[in-house]
Amino acid sequence: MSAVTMTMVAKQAGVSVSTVSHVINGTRPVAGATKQRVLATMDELGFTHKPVARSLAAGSTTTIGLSMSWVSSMYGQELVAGIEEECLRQGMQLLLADTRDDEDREERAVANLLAHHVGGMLVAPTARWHSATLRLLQEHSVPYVVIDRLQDMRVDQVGVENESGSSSVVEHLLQIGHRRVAAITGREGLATTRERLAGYRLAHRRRGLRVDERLVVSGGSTEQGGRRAMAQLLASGPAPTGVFISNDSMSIGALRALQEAGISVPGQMAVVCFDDFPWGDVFHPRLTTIAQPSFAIGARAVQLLVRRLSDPQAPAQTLRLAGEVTHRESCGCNGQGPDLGEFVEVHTPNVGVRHRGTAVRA
Amino acid sequence: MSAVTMTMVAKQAGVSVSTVSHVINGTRPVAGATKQRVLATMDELGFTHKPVARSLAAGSTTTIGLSMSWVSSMYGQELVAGIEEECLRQGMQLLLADTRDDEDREERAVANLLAHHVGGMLVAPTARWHSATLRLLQEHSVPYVVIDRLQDMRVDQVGVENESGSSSVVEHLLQIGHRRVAAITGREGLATTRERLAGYRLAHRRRGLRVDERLVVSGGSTEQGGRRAMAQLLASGPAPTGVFISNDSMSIGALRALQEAGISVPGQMAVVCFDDFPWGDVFHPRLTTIAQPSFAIGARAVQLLVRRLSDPQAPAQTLRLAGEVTHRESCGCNGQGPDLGEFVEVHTPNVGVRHRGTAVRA
DNA sequence: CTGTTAGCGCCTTCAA
DNA sequence: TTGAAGGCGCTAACAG
Repeated sequence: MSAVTMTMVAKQAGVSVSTVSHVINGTRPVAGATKQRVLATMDELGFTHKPVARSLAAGSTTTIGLSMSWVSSMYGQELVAGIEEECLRQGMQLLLADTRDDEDREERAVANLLAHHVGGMLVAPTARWHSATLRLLQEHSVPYVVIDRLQDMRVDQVGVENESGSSSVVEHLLQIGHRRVAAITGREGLATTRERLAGYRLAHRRRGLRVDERLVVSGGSTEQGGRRAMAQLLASGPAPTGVFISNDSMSIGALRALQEAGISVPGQMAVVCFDDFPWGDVFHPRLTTIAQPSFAIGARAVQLLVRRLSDPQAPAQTLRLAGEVTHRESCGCNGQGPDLGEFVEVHTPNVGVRHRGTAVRA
Repeated sequence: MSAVTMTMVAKQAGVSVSTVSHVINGTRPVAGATKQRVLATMDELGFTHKPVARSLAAGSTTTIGLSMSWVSSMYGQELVAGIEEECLRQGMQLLLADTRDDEDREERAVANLLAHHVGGMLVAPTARWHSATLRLLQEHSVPYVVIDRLQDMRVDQVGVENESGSSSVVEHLLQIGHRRVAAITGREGLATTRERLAGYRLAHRRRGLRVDERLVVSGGSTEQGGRRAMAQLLASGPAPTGVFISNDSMSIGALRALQEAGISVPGQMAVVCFDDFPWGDVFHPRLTTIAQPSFAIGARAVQLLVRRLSDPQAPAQTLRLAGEVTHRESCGCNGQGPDLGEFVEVHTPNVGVRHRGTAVRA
C-alpha cells in the first residue's frame, strides 16, 4: 500500500492537513511540539510526498526535463552524468526523453516532458529544431536552456568552444608539415558544424595557407556519413595527408573507410578529431582529439536553469567551456610537435571534474 | 500560455467536461457531431492533455519508469533505445533515473519514479538491491520487470543467456589449444557474474579440463577492477595465455593493463569477452566478444510489463535471449577456429533488430 | 447519448 | 499558531 496521504497523517497526528502541508514545505511557522508530532507520524506511517499532486495544486515542480539525442553519441553519457549530479545537489528530479536527432521525435519528446509538468527544460536541439519545438517551449512559457548546439538567440545556453578547439588541432597538423589537411564536417545547420569548420579555416589562415575547398566534405554528423566522406576524399583527386573529423560518430565511420582502403593511421594518414572517446588510449589507432568537458557542460546547464527558475528576468547567458586537447598518436607527430596546450586554454570549471582516461601531452 | 484545460474546451464547445474527457479517452460512445465539435475546439484552442492530472484522478498512468545504471556501460544505450522504441509503439511514456550502480542512489531513484506515479517499473538492479528497493516496489504494489541481472524470484525478468554465451567463447580458446585461460569475473552477488563464471567452468568441463582457481580473479565489474585483476594475473605465478573477461568496462581496464605491461593481443595474450563494443571492428585489438541483444532485451522488457499491466495475475515469466558471438581477432585463432555459431544458437527475437557493425564470422 | 457530482492529494487564501 | 474551505485538471460513477 502506498496510499499514505497527508490527510491520513493529519488525522493520525490530530492536526489539520494544512498544518501537515506547512510542516513539509516549511511554508509557515509551526509550533515545535506540533511539528515534532507531525514529523513522527509521517515517519511512522511511512508517508511519501506525491509530486504530481503537488504540481497540480501548486502549478510548479522540482522536476526538469532533458531532451537530447544521447543514443547517437558517446559524448552524451558524461553529459547526462553531469546533469544528474547537479540535479541531485539542487534537489531536483530529472525526466529524460530521447530525440534520436530527429525533429519529429524531438517535438513529441518536448511535448511529453511539458505535459508531465516539468518546471524547466534542458534541450540539446536537433539540426532544424526551431520550427515547432521552440514554439512549444515558448507557448508553455517554460524556462529552458540550450545545450551543445548553441543558437543565435538570446537564450541561456552552454556549450564547448568549438572554434578554438578545432583550430588548435588542425594547426598542429599544419605545423608538423602537412599541407593537404582535409575536413569532414557535420550536419548542415548545426552551430557546431559551422564553428568547427571555422576553426579549421582559422588554422589555415594563421599559418598563411589557403584551404583547398575540395578537401572539405560533409559527413552529416553520422557514422555512415563519415565513412562516405572519407571514401570520397580517398577516391577523388589528390589525397590528403591528414584529416580533421568534426565529431565522434563520423570519426568511427572515417576510420572504417580508412581501414577498408588499407590505409594506416597515422602512417599514411594523420587523423585528429573533435570529441574524445573515454577508451581512447586503449585501442589503436590512439586518436588525438579535442575532449569536450561534457560533465561540466551538463552541470552548468542545470545551474543556468536553476538561476533562471529563481530569477525569470535575469539576462540570457551563453557559456562556452574550453575543450581539452588530448594528444595521442593519430596525428603522427611522434611527440615532436609543440605542446598543444599553448593554443588552447584548458580551464576546467569548478563543478565537479571527471576523470576521462589518461591524457598524454606531447 | 499553456493553460488550456478541458473545462475551457467544454465551455467553448458547449458540452460538459465529461463529454470532452470521453472524447479524448474513447471511454464511452459520443455522437459523431458532438465529437467533431469537441475535436475541432480542442484543436482550435490548442488543448494539451495533462497526464499528471489524469493520473491523480484516475490513479493510473501510461508512464513507466526505468531505473538502471547506464552511464557506466555502452550496453545501456542500445537497451534504452529498445525500451524507448517499444514504449513508443505501446503509447507509453518513459521516465528515466540513473543508479550509477549504487544501492542508495537506486533506492532514491526508485522512490522518485514511484512518487511520479509511474504505472510500472523497469529495473536493472544493482548488486545488493533487495533490501530497501524491492520493498519499495512491493509496498507500492507497482508492477515491475527486472532487466539484465536476473533474480532468483518469481518475477517477470529478461536478460541474456550468460552461461551458454561465455562457455562458447571460452571453449573456443580451449579448442585452439590454450591450456591456461584466465577469467576476470564481475562484481560478487550479481547473477550475471555467477552465470558467466559458470559458463567458463562449463567450457572446461566439456573439454575435460580442470580450472586452475588461481586464474579466476574478480574485477568487480569496473574498469579499474579489470585493470587490477589483469595486473594481478600477470604478476602472480604462471601467466595465462588467454583470458575471458566478463564485461565491457573490465575489458577496457584489462586491455589497459596489458598495454602497460607491453603485452600484445592476441600475440602474447588471447582475449575474449562478454559485451560487444559498437565500434569493435574499427579499433585494434579487434575483440572477439559476445554481443548482447540489448535492443531486443529492452523491447521485450516493455512487452512483459505491458502484459502484466493488463493482466496482473499472469504467471511470472523469465526471458533469456541468446547472445551473439562476434568473432574478430583478439582470440588469435586466425580464422582457423571452428565456426562459433555451432555452439551458440543465435536467435534474434522479432522485436526490431539493430545493426551493430560488421560481425566477422570465422 | 450526455450532464452532474464527487473526489484524486495537495497547496493556499481566508478566518479564527 | 492553527483550521476550514476552495480549487488545480481530470476521471468515474451515477443519473438522466
